Amino acid sequence: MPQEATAPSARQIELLEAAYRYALAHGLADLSLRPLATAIGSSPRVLMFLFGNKDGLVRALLERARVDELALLDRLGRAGQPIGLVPAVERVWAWLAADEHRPLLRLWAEAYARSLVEPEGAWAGFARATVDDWLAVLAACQPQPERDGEAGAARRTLALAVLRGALLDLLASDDEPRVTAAVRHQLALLRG
Amino acid sequence: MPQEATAPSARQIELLEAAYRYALAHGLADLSLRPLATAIGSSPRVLMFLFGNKDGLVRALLERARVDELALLDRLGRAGQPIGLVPAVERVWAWLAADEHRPLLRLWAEAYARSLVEPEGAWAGFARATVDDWLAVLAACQPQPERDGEAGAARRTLALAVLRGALLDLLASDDEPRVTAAVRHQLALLRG
DNA sequence: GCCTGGCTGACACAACTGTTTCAGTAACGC
DNA sequence: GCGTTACTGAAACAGTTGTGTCAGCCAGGC
Repeated sequence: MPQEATAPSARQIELLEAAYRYALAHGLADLSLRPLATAIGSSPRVLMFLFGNKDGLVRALLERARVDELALLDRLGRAGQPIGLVPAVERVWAWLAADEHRPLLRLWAEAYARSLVEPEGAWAGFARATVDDWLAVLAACQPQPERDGEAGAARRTLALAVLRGALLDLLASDDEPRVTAAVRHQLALLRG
Repeated sequence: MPQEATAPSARQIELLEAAYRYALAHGLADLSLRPLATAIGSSPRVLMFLFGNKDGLVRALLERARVDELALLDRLGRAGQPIGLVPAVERVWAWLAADEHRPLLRLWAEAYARSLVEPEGAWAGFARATVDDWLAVLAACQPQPERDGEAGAARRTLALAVLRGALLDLLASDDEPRVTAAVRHQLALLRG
């Protein structure tokens, strides 16, 4: 059984990719093996074989979603030297507000909330992990004197809060102009 | 059938209250009639009779959660005249950060995310409704010249985003000092 | 007395869940 | 040729799901 600790096979990657597209469209909450399998042209038997059990599948899907997330974060940290919190927020928001990322972000919100309520099982630690991921990247964007110390931690925590709070609003209201105006307002405040 | 449009009976209120406590502890995601019924000393049969079907029960639970939420909002708007956005954020955050509200806020996050992914059924419009509720109350806190116009809308949207983003962080990390420091930092920024 | 309305228990129903068992098929190294 | 490895189909398993059926209990009005 390929399951884990071994490199995923070509077939495994192919089916995971298909299942990921399905999850983006239908959500993870009431994901069920049979409907998923028929939708992606497979069978529950094969999914069990490749991922061990349903939890393994969900874990693989969450990791797959995290890859998309880290791809964004990576582009931020790529710069040789820290760009500062304000440009970082600016760029991240442009990414979050883009229409084509809506399904991914809905999936993210779903996984985040679920991992808060049910801290065991496949969802375990998802929320906590993304908080740490983002704070680390934002820290890397801060210049050196600011980065350390509690004030710096408060500043990047605040930046993260604004981004995520605005995202929640956007996902529910779809009122991009109003929410983007709010983010811009914050950027103006931060610039002083 | 009592179901809806008729005033809820005493028994209905009693069972709803018990189910609400159960939902706060176990979440709504995999809520199931039989375990719930035995936990609150009832039976699926009775729940069906009183709430019509499972969707009716979930709807009633979401409305019940909203009552708790509106109780907070009501205390904000009670003041005779607008107190301003900054004191409003200050008070709301004190409420959000209180330990005893954690279960309610987890339930809120769960319902919010789910209503984003699955806009039909019992969850329909929950996210949208809470955005509107909060923005309306925050608007009522703004003094008259500021309240109208796009700048005012951006300011209260931003206030809401900070509160909710900070809440998401707090629910995942449980690091209240760091998150509260971030909110205080924002208050300092807003005060100019 | 009886009737009515609110509530309840026991049970059955069909659909669906994740998972397992058994039996394959196709490609590849030797 | 043979064995091994990766994958797959069909069917069945036991358990759970929401819901329906039929009956019965008990208080209050008449």
